[in-house]
Amino acid sequence: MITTRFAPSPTGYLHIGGLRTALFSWLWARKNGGTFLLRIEDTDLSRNSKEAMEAIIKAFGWVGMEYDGEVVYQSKRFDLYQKYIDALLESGKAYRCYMSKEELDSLREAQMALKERPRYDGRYRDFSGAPPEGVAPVIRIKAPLEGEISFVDGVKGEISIAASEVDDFVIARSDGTPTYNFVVAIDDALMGITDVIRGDDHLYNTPKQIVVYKALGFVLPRFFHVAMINNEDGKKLSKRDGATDVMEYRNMGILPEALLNFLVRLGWSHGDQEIFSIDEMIELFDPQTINKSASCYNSDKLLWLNAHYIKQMPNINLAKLLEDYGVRIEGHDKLEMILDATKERGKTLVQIARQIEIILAPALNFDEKAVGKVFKSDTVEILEGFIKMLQGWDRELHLPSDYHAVLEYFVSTKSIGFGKIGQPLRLSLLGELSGAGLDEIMAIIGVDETVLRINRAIDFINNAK
RNA sequence: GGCCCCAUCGUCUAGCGGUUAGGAUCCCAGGUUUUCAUCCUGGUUACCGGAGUUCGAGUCUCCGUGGGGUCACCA
Repeated sequence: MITTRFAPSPTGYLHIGGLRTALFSWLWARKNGGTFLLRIEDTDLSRNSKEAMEAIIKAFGWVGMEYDGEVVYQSKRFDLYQKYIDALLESGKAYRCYMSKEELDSLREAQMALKERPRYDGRYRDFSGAPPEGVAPVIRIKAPLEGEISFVDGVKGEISIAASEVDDFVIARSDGTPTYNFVVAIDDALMGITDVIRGDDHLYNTPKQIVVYKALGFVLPRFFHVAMINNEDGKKLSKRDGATDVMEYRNMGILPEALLNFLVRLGWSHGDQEIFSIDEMIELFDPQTINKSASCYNSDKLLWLNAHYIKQMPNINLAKLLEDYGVRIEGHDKLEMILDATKERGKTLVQIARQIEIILAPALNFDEKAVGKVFKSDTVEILEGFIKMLQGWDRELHLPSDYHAVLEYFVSTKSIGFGKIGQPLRLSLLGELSGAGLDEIMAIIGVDETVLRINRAIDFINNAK
């Protein structure tokens, strides 16, 4: 039985690094028919943000990663932690330290001046005298004095850190609230977490947590420390890289399946496979095969994946999603035609939405550069001729192929090249020179609208003279 | 600075002692397309450096270099 968890602190929005470790944890649990839990690490009451917490849960909802059971809030479990603190105090595995903040600071400064590693010197470890007046003590846990703390990391291999590197760290602040490394170990143990998958910025916390596990007699979980995701320049991700908030990807018109596919391939692979459905990820993912080294965020690849998922998405689903981007075509009788004509022409939903907009609503003006290039002296005559042919057409005009026949017949009877009519017609219909195929556009908007738009262009040309 | 981790095309990666070092993305060229895009074909680009082990090293060992993480009464 596998139980994993994602344990963010509610100090900011969910970013892609967090989403990836969450994804890895979620996949591993799902693959094994196990459990995936969500825990909010909010022991530092002064740094919590309710908005950030809700944003995290919202982001989970958007990408479709459902967690099991109720969200665990550490801030609601202080009584529980207190019991363990008391027990540790009782058994002598933890002790009260009466050193003031000022004393600690000066100790640190002195150590830094000697180029030593700043660390607590253990002065109250075996203290039995009368405690100094007026100092609210912190509780420290007894870490081993010698030897090594080692563990096998599923990603990095065997990790070994000298005990001298781990000091007697604080497990409860002077106000009584417990600290991170203490509660993480307790909660992971109590929640039955078997596999801890997290960022490798936590690698150094692991020995501390192991001290807690050992003191409390808990069984160690398996640890997997995943290397960081850097920005496109290979530097640490920061707010300035934009789009660090997962929900920002939705605003950009990124599909959750594309984002997840992108993230799963950052640090993990399965041979040469690039495209993974959620089911395939679940089937194939294994944290043992996660890469050791850090990777860089690459927007080209994300966009390529996004284009792929847009292209292969059923039109009905696509239409529904497009609503969030200002396009309402659900129930439109030409829905299939509209999407077939546009879904391959954009890398994001925002771009697809724009493609559709310029077809459905006539452009307000004509692209200036295009006008100079395409609207020539004989254009009006040609466009008028085309209107005539369109209106005099005696067969059905529904499908793109119907319009294609008109266009073909037109150029052959007028003995002109497609170029003579193609570009001017496109500019007349869309106001610009790129976009969906002419046949499709006309089939979507119909004869009347087509004629209307061409006439508008003719007026424009005449007025410009 | 101490400790720990990492190192294959620009980027994501395959490789698990013997390969013309593979795929994807990006970029370039050609084809398809009345435009743009899609799609198809082809191409450029990589084992950080130095020792060692070995018949043979991208793969194993050591050193160096570079990058990252961490050293709180934050998480």
